[in-house]
Amino acid sequence: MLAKDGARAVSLRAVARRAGVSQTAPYRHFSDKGALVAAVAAEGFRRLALAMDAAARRARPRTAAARVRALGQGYVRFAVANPAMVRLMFGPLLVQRAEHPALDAAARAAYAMIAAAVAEALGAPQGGEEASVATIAAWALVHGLSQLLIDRQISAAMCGGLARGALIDRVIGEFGRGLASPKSGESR
Amino acid sequence: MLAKDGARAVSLRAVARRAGVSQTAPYRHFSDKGALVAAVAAEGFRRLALAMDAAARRARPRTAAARVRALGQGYVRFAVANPAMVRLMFGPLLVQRAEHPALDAAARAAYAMIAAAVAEALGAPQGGEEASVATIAAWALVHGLSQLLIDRQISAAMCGGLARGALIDRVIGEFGRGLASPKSGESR
DNA sequence: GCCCAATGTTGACGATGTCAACATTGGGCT
DNA sequence: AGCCCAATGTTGACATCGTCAACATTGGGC
Repeated sequence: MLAKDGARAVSLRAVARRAGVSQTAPYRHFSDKGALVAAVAAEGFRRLALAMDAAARRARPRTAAARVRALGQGYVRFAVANPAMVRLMFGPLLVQRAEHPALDAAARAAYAMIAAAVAEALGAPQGGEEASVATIAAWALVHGLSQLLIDRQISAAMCGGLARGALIDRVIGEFGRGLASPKSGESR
Repeated sequence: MLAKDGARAVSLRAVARRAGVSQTAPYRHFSDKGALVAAVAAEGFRRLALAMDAAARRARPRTAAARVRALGQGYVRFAVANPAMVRLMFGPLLVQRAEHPALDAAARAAYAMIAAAVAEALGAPQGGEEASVATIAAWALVHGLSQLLIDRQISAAMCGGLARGALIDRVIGEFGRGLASPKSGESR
C-alpha cells in the first residue's frame, strides 16, 4: 500500500479493509496508528541496513574509504527505490521515535554500520570526536541527497545533465575526498 | 500555529477558527489546503534565503569558501530554529511543488544563493558539471544535517559530547575542506 | 443609488482515528 | 471430555477533517 499509493493513503481503516477485517481490528495488535507506522518503519530500517550491506559486499571495496562510499551509495539507492518507505521512516507520522524501542534499535543498527566504516576509514577510535563528526557528516550527506531526490527537489537543470546514478556517485565522491585522511585524496 | 503545535495541528478549520471566520471561508482565498500550505512554505523559503544571507553578511567571510560555510550554517540554524516550518517546506503536505509557481520560485531563489557561492568558491562556471555536483553536495549536506537534527535522529551519544552549535560548525567544516579546490585545504 | 464581485455562512457528505461495549473462539486446565 | 479465559474480532458511535453546493452580505465603482 505504501509503495503504490504513498504514505498519505495508509490509514488504519484501509489496512483493515485490505486485511479483510473490521476497521477496529488493528487495535488488537497496535495500540495506535503510530505504533503500526513505527513497526513498518522499523522493518524499513532493517531493509535499509540490509541494502547498505549488500551494496558494500557487491562493491568489494579494497579500502575502508571505498567501503564508506559503497554504503552511502546503498543508502541513497535504497531511498530512491523505496521513496514512500523512506518518507515514512523519517516522516512526521512518527511522533516520538524513542517511544518505540524496536524502531529505535533498528535505526541505531543502521547508523552503527556507517559509524564503524567511517571510524575505520579514518583510523580514529569510534565514538571519538573526530569519528563522530565525520560519521554524522557522511550520514547527513547521503540522507540529504536521498531526501532531495525523493522530494524531486533536484531538477534536471540543477545537475548539469548528469544522470541520477552518476550524480549519486559524484556527490558521494565529493565527500570521500575529505575522508581520505588529512592528506591528499584518491580522486574517485 | 505551526510553531506552537506542529504541522500536524494545522487544519483548514483550525486556521479559520483562529481567524474568527467560518470553516469554509479559507476557500475564498485558497483553492485547496495544499494551496494554503504552499503559500506558507513559499514564505518559509523566503525567510530561509533571508536567514542564509544574514548569516553570510554577519560572518564577513574573507574567502568564497568561507561564504559557502556561512550560508550553510545559516541554513542549518534556520532549520533548527524553525523545525515545523522546515518540515512543512519539505514535508508530504506539498504534493506537487511545481504546481505552485510562487513556491517553486522561492525555493529556486534559495538554491541559487548556494549555487552562486559554490561556483565562486570553486572558480568553476555556474551550471557546469563540477559546480553542479559541488552545489548539490553542499545542499545535501546541510539539508541532511538539518533534517537529522530536526527529527532528533542524532542522539547525544552519537556526537561525541559536542554541543549542537559546535557540531554544526564541524560538520560543515568537513565539507569545506573538499571545497577548497583540488589542492590542500585551510583547516577550518 | 444601484449592482456586481468579493467575501462569508450554513449545512451536508464521506473519510479518518479512536473509544466502549459486545461477540466469538480456540487452547490449556481440571 | 468439558469448562473457561484470553485473544481476537465486530458493531456502533463520536469528534474531526477536507470539501462541496447553495445561499447571504457588503462595499466600492458606475
